[in-house]
Amino acid sequence: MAKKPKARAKRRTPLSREKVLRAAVTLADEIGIGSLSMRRLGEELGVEAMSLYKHAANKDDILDGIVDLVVSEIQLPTIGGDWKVAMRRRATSAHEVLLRHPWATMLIVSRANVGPAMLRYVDATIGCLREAGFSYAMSDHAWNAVDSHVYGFTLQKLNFPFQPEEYAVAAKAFLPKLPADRYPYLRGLSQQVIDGSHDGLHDFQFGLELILDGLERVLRSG
Amino acid sequence: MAKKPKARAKRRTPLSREKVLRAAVTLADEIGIGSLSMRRLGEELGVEAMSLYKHAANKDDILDGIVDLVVSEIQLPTIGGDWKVAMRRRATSAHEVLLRHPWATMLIVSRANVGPAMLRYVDATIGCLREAGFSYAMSDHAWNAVDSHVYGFTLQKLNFPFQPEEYAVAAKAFLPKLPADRYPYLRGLSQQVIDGSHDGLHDFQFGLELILDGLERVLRSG
DNA sequence: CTATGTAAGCTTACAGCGTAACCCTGATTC
DNA sequence: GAATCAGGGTTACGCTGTAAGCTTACATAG
Repeated sequence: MAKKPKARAKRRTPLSREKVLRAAVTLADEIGIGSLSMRRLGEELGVEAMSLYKHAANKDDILDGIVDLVVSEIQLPTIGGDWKVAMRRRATSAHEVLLRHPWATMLIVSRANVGPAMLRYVDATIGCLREAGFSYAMSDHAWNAVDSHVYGFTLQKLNFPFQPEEYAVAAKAFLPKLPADRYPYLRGLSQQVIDGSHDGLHDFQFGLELILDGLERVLRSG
Repeated sequence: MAKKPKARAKRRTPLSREKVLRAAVTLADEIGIGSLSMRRLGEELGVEAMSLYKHAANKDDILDGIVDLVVSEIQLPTIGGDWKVAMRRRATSAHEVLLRHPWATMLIVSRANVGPAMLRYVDATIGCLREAGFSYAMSDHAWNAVDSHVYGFTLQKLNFPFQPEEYAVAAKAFLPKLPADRYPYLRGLSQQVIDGSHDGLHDFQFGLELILDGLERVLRSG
């Protein structure tokens, strides 16, 4: 032991807001946003909780930051090409990204998001629709309709209490809670899931195409 | 003072789960779900926090309860009549109810809801679609698409950081944060809101009709 | 009438949360 | 060499949900 090793080696490269946010995303993916505390995040970074406040104003600031990080993963719609293809890709990409970070949708829809990635994301979306011939007002409505589907569908899927591969088993276990006189149709649906004539999978594309087709008709007739 | 008044009059009629839940809904409406603590709720009912645990298993149980109470306010779709009218009314009613209880949508989409009101609500919805000629699988997809819109739209609306009447003013204040070279389209949209050519209002009915029209086509062609 | 059991309240206590206020130390700059 | 300061750490406060145990009021039985 040449140089008496310090009991606690001093941090070689200091923390940064960037590192804190990246660690927060990873940790939230692993343990859930509900378990993400400042102390736990500090621990992950080999640092005390209060040290994080040197790099972020407070926890809300961190939440804003990780939301924007997640949004930056979404593929931007291309501007000037086929709007329908672009919007379909955008929505599908968003859905995939939000499934990768199951806590993110909740944060997005429960706070004002004006981070740079979010602004870019929205700007590109409006641009895509405008250049396709939609008015600003119509672009606004179209964008809102598509994103309602993205967020609403994703939340319902994430919230669904069973995994797809266990739907049939879960439906069977749930049947006793569905008396035929009170919930006849719910029971009928469950039966179909049990006997395999309906896989019970919710289809993101189904609702998305309804909306995109509708928008196309609006564009043509308007 | 005939009968020496007790310093703390004993509760004449005892609490009940029902009363606790109703008080919780009212209180959440008033102070927000984030400020709804067991202590605050107890205070509202003239009782210590721990006494609530005689009527509810824990806080999650209370949250489940108030979600189901809110859901019970939604108009059920009629079964056997015009499905499109029924589904439109159902969605509109749900949207209105969820706006009355701004905290509720978040709870609905973030937990498994299997309370009696929720089961009735879903059963009636599937029933409405089934009797209209949709298959069980298609009813499932249709219901899911409509509710994605209801939840997604409502959350986006509730989350929007400005009140409708201040859109124009807010857009003006926000313009400096939107450099024209980075966010040209977002800026263009804001301009239209400022000069009044677009009111900036998001229209629940717009997306809903896109979906319902699409479903009608699916029903006819299928 | 009193005795007893129970439902429904209260009290205390604990671990975990975000964060305000302050301290310490090593590196950089004049 | 002194001064500044960025980036760590420490302590403490008021809040949270809730476990454990205590108390009181009322219903019913004897």
